[in-house]
Amino acid sequence: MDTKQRILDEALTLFSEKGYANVYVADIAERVGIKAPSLYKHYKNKQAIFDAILEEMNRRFLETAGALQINGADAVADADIYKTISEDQLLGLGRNLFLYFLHDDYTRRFRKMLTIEQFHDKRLADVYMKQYADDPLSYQGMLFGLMVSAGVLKTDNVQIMTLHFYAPIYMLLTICDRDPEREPEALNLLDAHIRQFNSLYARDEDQVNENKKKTNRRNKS
Amino acid sequence: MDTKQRILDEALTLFSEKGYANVYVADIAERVGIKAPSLYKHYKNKQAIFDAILEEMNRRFLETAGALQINGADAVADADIYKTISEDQLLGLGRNLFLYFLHDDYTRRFRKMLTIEQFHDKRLADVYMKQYADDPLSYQGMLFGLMVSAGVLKTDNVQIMTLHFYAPIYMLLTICDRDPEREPEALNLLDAHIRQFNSLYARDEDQVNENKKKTNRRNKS
DNA sequence: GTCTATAAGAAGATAGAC
DNA sequence: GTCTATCTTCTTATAGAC
Repeated sequence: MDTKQRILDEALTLFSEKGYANVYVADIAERVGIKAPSLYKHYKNKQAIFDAILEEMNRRFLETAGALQINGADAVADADIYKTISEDQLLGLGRNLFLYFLHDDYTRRFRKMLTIEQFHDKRLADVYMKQYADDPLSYQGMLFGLMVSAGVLKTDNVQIMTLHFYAPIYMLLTICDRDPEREPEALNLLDAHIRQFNSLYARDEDQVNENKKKTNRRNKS
Repeated sequence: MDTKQRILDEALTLFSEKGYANVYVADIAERVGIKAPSLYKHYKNKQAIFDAILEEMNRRFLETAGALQINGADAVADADIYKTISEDQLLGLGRNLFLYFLHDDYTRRFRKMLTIEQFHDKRLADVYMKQYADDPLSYQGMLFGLMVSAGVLKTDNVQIMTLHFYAPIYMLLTICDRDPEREPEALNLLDAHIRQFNSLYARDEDQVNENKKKTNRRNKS
């Protein structure tokens, strides 16, 4: 990686850990293995480094079109898959999304930086909202719409159904960002959430009946 | 309000807008109507102001015991109320929680500061998690547990049911924090979410049937 | 408790040699 | 492109008068 790119990479790491104001140009330079003044041959000033990161962020987001590519298939293939989705496939969808957001190195650093600097720079708040709220809800809403049309799930309101699927994933993500040790607990909750989501929205009457039996069995407190 | 308290108040406002590092002692002093050096008669240094805010934050949280007092009733009274909860009462519970978190002046500023500074100071991440994830889930879990025992709602897993109720509220809150103009949209989604939540978890068989009719009526795309 | 003046130091950025 | 040396500005904090 050339120096110009390495500067961005190290700056992103530092910004995501300490926030823009707490990172000094000399810190970035040291990580790259040069002295601070050399850095000014690559970028006009500190703000220019930040802006370049933002640009790269936007470029990557456009490349992956939000959450579209997360499961490795394109939208059309997804549409076919989800016409006959099973609980296991729904679990896979949720887990993939969650683990990609949580573990992908760039995504994680970007998100932390967005979180820290969002009230300081409105552009970041916008990117955050798009990346972690609007785009996932919109893409998943499309998938769930197909599932409802295909008759594998049922609901009055696909938008709310999508919110019911995604909001817990989002919330568990923010928990793990703040305390990575809670990841195992979050993964358990994630699975339980998706299974229960599937029970609640499954069109299959057998599933509904299966569910009632369980409820009767367990609700004896 | 005495000067010492006014310093905390203005400092909190500024910290929540710009972050600790971007707020200068002179800025705080100016808002209070004094010069920076005078401020050092009240607090040892800038960090001491921050720590005092954190202390006050913890004090307030203990006072209100998390979300316990949000609806103006104590836990025991709540327990009685929610044994026979209606959809409207559930709507009230969700709206009160949401609007209190969003509009209460102290709560809003505290939350913004926590969000900005959470990766800089682990104590803040902990307070954030407790205030916006663990305490609400724990308190509402207790209420929903009572409702399930009383037979007004049904589920295999109260913890996940609580997550299904609260995670959308939390997510809509983070949306409005970043873009207050989306509050009307969020309130509409909040209501639709709670109504659908109630349909999904209602024990009443009439409700379930009512729901099926609606589904059949609307799902004609 | 508040002020003015100022010390002390940190951090961003530039100049100019190599 | 990288370095050392240095400038400049900003910010915290203190000294000491009132």
